[in-house]
Amino acid sequence: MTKTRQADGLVPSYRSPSKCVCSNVRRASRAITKFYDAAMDPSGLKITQFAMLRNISMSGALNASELAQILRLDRTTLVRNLKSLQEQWLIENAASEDSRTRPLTVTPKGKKTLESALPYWEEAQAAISSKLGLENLEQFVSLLMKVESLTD
Amino acid sequence: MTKTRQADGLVPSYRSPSKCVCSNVRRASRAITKFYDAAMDPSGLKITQFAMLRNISMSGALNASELAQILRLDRTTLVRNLKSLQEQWLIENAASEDSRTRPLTVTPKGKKTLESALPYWEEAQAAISSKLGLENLEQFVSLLMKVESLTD
DNA sequence: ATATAAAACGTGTATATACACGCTTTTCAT
DNA sequence: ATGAAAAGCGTGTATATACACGTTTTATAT
Repeated sequence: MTKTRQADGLVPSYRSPSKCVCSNVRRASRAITKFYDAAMDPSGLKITQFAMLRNISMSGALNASELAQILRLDRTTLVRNLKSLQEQWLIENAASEDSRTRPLTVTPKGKKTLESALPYWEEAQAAISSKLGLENLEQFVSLLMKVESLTD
Repeated sequence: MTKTRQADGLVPSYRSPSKCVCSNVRRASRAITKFYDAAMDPSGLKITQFAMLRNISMSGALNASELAQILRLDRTTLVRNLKSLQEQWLIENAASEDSRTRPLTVTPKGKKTLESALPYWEEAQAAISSKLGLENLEQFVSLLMKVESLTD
């Protein structure tokens, strides 16, 4: 008997993982986010910031509603997540004819940051790919998309 | 030409989804959380609260560190997430010989709430299962666990 | 021409997540 | 016996997420 407190029960950490699909996805999300954030750390960007910056850059200009649609994020969530990028002057607002919209563009500093971050992201991607194997990875992404389509 | 603003580009919502595995997992996590939360709504519990309550109940008593380990959540995150359960008097602190620890137990009200929530959770589980098919579901969960083991 | 609808935006509030830090209590080595 | 290490706990701060609500501006129907 080494542990008295749990002598007649299971040691919690040895418990079988939950069968709840949602909890499993959320756990995986926490883990993979941590992994990517650590990989991206030298760039000064979190993976969420990288994703926003990358999409704005690829599109040239996007307003918040459009970006939210692309990322499948609630618009109001996005508005707040953009704040950190704005405070660092990685993005800014462009002029617009329709004064309801505020098209976002990437600043020169933002472009530079994005480019410097790319290798770290690719490294993380490669690590996942090699961990799962290409076939598993494709299957995985395909299943994630099916899950995602639950709320359509 | 029906849309002038995006005439020379892609309509954002038609863009192919990101190849970033992390972003894909996070998107799926948002979607499935929304789905489960909606399913559980009649019970008054969110899926995260249900998970905490269920684990405490199954173990009889757990302190925060143990529960965090089971859920693979940062301990300090858990401490804060527990607050809502405590405020609703669904859980409470039990006595302990070691005064460092504060073992959590489920109150009678908590038990009742948990029981009433179970069918809604099962409904959500069944929906996912039928959406993916049993074989895909097993594969999916297995891949999620591989991803989760990234940060070990 | 104007009233109504639709589109875009931001804020208040609540929950979820993790890291850095510091406090208290027990354990352990000498 | 006592001082250091380890275990457990909570808070400050920052980020991520969504819903309800209200505002402003453009589009539309009559």
